[in-house]
Amino acid sequence: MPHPLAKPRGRPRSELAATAVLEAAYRLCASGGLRGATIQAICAESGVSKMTVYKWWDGRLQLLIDAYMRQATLLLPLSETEPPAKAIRAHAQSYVTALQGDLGRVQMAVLAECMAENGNSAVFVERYLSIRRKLGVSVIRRGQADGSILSPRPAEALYDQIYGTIWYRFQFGLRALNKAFVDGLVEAVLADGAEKKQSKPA
Amino acid sequence: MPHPLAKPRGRPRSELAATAVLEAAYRLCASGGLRGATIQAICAESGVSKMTVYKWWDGRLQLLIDAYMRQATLLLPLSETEPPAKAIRAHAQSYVTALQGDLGRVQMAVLAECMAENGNSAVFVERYLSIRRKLGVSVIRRGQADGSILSPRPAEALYDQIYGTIWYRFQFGLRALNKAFVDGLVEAVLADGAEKKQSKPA
DNA sequence: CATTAACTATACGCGTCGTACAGTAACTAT
DNA sequence: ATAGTTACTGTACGACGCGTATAGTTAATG
Repeated sequence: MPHPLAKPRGRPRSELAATAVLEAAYRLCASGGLRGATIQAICAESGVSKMTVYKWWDGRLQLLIDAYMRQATLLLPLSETEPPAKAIRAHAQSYVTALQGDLGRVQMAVLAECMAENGNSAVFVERYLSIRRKLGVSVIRRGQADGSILSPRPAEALYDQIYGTIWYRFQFGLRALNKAFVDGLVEAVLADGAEKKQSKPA
Repeated sequence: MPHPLAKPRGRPRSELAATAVLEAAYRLCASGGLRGATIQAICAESGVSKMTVYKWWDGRLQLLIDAYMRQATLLLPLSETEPPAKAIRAHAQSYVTALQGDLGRVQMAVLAECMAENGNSAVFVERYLSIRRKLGVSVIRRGQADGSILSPRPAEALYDQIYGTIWYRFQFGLRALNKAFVDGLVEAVLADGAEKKQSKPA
C-alpha cells in the first residue's frame, strides 16, 4: 500500500482534457441540444479521444450533469449572509435570467437525457438538485425563524412552490416568465396565510 | 372532386391497427420507459408493420403524445359543473394519484422524448397541455367570479402554482407528494392574499 | 375485373453507441 | 539509463435503432 501523500506512479491525469470535455459538452448542448451533443461530437469539439472520455465518465448522462453543475454553481450563488427573503428573491430572479440563456437549454438537455435513460430524474436530483434544495430550504427556514418570512407552512413546500412554478413555466415555455411574475410569486408564497390564524405550523 | 360524403375509394384505414399501436406504445412506455419503447418494439408488440406506423405518424414523438393523450383525457376529467374550487381540488388529487402509476411513467417518457428531440416541450404543450391549462384556468376564473376562490391573482398564476408544484415534485421524485400536501397546496394557493387585498367573506 | 389505397415483409444505408486493440506519451522507481 | 506504470490517441468493429425503399398482398369501390 502506497503512502497516502506519495505521488501516483504513472502519467498524471490531464485536468486540461477534463475541462475541455466539460466545456465542449456544455457548449454543444447550448447550441445544438441533445441531438448535437453526441459523444463523438464532444470528442471532436474538445480534441479528446473517445476512450479517454469513457475512462472518466460512465456515459453521456454523468458527463452532462457534471458539465451543467460546473456552470450552475458558478452562475447562481445563493447568499447565506443576506436577509433570507431578499436572498431568495435575488436567487429566483437570477435563476430565471439564466434559464433564458444557455443554462436553460443545457438543463433541458440534461434532464431529457436523465429521464430518457432512467425513466426518472433521480440521478440529477442526487448529484445536483437535492444539494441546492437543501440550501434554499435552510435559508427559508431561517427567514421563518427571524420573522422576515411570514408563512408558517413547511419550508420545503414554499421552496417547491417557488422553484417548481418557475421550472414549470420554463419547461413548458409558458411565456409570462418575467421579473414581475417572479416577484409576485415569491412575495405571495412567502407571505401566504400569514394573516390567517394558522392551525398547522411548520 | 368526389362528393364530401362519398365513401373513399380504396381499402379503408384500420382503426384496429391504430389503437393497437397506441396501446402498445403506452404499455411499453409504462413498463420499459423510453428505452423499451422503440418503434420496432411497438411494431412487434402491436403486430402492425413499421411502414404503417410511419404512414400515420411522423415519428416516435407524435406517436407517444397521442398514446399519452388517449389515456390522460380518459382518466382525468375536469368537471365544469361542480363548484370550481371543489373541481380543481378533485382534479389535482386524481392527477397525483395517476402520476404514481403508469400515467406518470408515460408522461415522463413522452416529455423526455420531446425535450430530447426539440430542445423544448413546445409540441407537447401545443398538442396537449395548453388545452388542459385553458380549461383549468377558466374553471379557476369562474371560481374567482363567484367568490368561492378568494385569491385576486391571475388565474394562470394560480393554475401554474398548483400544477407546476405538483409536476415539480413528481418529476424530481421529491417524496412528499400525497393527499395532505395537495390539499394544503390547493387551499393555500386559491386563498392566497385574500385577506390583504379584499374584504374577508365569511 | 380494373382501380385505388391501406397494409405486410424484407432489406438497406446511416449514425451512434460502447468496446477492443495497438501504439504513444508522461512520469516514477531503481 | 532503463524498466515499470498509467494516461492518452487513433482506428476499427459489432450491435442496434432509425427512417426509407421496394415489392407484393389485401380490402374496399366503380
